[in-house]
Parts: sequence; structure tokens; C-alpha cells
Amino acid sequence: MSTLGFERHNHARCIRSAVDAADALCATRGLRFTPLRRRVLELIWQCHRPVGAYDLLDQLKSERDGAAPPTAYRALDFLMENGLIHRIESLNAFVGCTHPDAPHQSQFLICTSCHRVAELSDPAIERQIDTKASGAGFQPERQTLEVTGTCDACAVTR
Amino acid sequence: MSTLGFERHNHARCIRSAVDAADALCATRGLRFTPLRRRVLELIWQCHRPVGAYDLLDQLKSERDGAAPPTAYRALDFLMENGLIHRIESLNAFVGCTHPDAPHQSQFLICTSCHRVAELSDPAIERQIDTKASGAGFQPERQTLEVTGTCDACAVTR
DNA sequence: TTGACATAGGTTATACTATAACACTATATA
DNA sequence: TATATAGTGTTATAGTATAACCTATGTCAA
Repeated sequence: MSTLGFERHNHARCIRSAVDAADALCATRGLRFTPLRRRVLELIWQCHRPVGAYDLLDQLKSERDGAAPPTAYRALDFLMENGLIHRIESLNAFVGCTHPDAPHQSQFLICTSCHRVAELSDPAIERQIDTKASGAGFQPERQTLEVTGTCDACAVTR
Repeated sequence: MSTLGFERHNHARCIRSAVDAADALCATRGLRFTPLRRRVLELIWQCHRPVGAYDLLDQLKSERDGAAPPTAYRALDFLMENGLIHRIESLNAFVGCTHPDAPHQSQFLICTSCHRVAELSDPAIERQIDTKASGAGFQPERQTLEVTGTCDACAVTR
């Protein structure tokens, strides 16, 4: 089974399991998974496309009074710090992490046609980058890999 | 000799050679390397730190009347389209390309201490990413790899 | 040489993204 | 239940990028 996220799947279950996983993870780590943080994570998981902070904010505004940029950004910061979402740097947008339990670097395939993204999570690539950086006398801390192109589905229907 | 850019070097010559190379490249390709574009490239090469568009703009404003955001962004677009500079996505900033002659993907080491960056340009990593993406049914077009951490010099003097 | 076209740059306005700072509330726990 | 800490509300502002329209300049064919 592919874990790439471009394939068809039961999305309602997909959202639920992401939120449940976050719930469990927060419980384990003693983190406060507040209604706002939970809601923001749900909104991000509505689709496999990266969501902008202000798109999120628009939604939050329609649901609660007085939502303002910090409302969104603080929740996003919490979710990022705890590995529940990733930031796609090249899009200034956020996407749910598909395996928040295992620490890993940010690796994404981004389809420029349907705008869906898939998390790559290739430990071999991660290691190779790490090795190369270290070999150059650099102490690597965080990697961001973003590959744009065309996903399977979009290539077929072209 | 390392090509990583963190080491000491004759920087005046470094700028000059970058601009000369750009000159030659534009001549070869029939591109118009206008005074504005040349100046923006020079400003970017003033240091090996990524430069923000508005830092650049401040400098341009002090040199020419009526410089406005589009003044900077258009020159930056030209330089990027032609591989003379790269955009560091995680910093919203721009840095000179160290080998604009050879097509390659964006690979950077970014020191969070001194804020200098070095271009990695590792074809093996590039290939591995390409292979992995293709294997997942994705047609890769552009790769962006950004590694943050601590450079050699900063690690020593800590 | 001149006119037509395309490219580059000037100018104004605005959209989009993110954070600072301070007040208030909720929660955890001693 | 007092206290400390974390979370959120609220207002303001900083930082990044593009749209749209206009003028100037370079290019090239007739």
C-alpha cells in the first residue's frame, strides 16, 4: 500500500485518525490539545492540499467571534512545534503530518496541477543529506525538501 | 579547494567574477543584462548571506529615484529565471548562484548563527530525490533543499 | 529611416503573510 | 484556594509580494 497520499482513500476516516493520533500524542506528552488547536488541525486535514494561515483564519472567523491572525498562528505554532503539521516553505502554507509519532525531516512532493502534496519521508535521503552536510563541516539540524512537479493522477488526465 | 563558501576568500574578486559570469551568460543567451539587473546582482553578491527584497530595495532607493517594490522584484525575477540567483524559501531571501552555467537544483546549507549560506550542489542527492519521486509515480520538476544548522566556523567559536 | 512590436522600467495602489505587545482567562498544582 | 503558567483575545503594525497601467527604450522588418 502506498503512503503517498495522492491515491483515493476514505478521507473522513483519514481526518479522524489524524486527530485521534494527535489526541493520543498530546495525552502522552502532557500537552494541552485545546478545542482551538484541535479545530485548526481538523481544518488543515480537510484536504491534502496545503492551507494558508489566512484561509484557516477565514474559517475560524466564521466559527468563533474575534478570531484574528494570532489565533491562527499560535495554533499553527503549537502544531508545528509538536510535529503535528508541517510548513511548506515554498507555499507559505501548512499541511498535516502523516506520521507525527516518528521524528523526521520535512520532505514533500507538491503537484503544481492539483495542488495536493504528499509526504515523502525517505530516511535514506535524509541520511544522505545529513552525511553530505556533515562531510562539509556543517552541523545539520533541520532539513526542508520540497519537490514540485506533476502527480500520477494529473499526469494521466492531461 | 572547498566550494562551500563558508571559508575565507577574496570577496571583491568573488563579486566581480560572479557579475562577469552573468555578463557572459547573458551575452551568450541574448539576454539584456541591464544596469538595474547588474546592480541588483552586485548587491546580492555583497555578502554570502541571503538578502531580503526590501533590504535590496532600501539600497536601490538610496541610489536611484523612484525605486519601488516592483523595481526589486522584477530584477530578482529575471535573475532567478536565468539561474543567476536562488531564492531561499525558508528565509524569503535571495542569494547569488555559485555556478549559473550548469543547470542544477537548489541545495543550501544555512548557518543559523552567522546567517551565511553555502550552496551544496550535490548531483547524487539530486538524483536520489529524483529517483525516489519518480518511483512514487510523481514527475519531479524542481527541487528545493534547505538544511539549517551550524557552519564550521561558528561551531568552533562557540 | 521609420514604424510596429516587444521588452524593460516607473508609478500607484493593494493584497498577502506574520508578529509585537498587552490584557484577560483558564488550568494545573502546591 | 492561592499562585504560577499557559492559552487566548484584541489592537496595531511589520514584512513580503503582486496587480495594473503607463512611459521609455531597444529591435527589427519594410
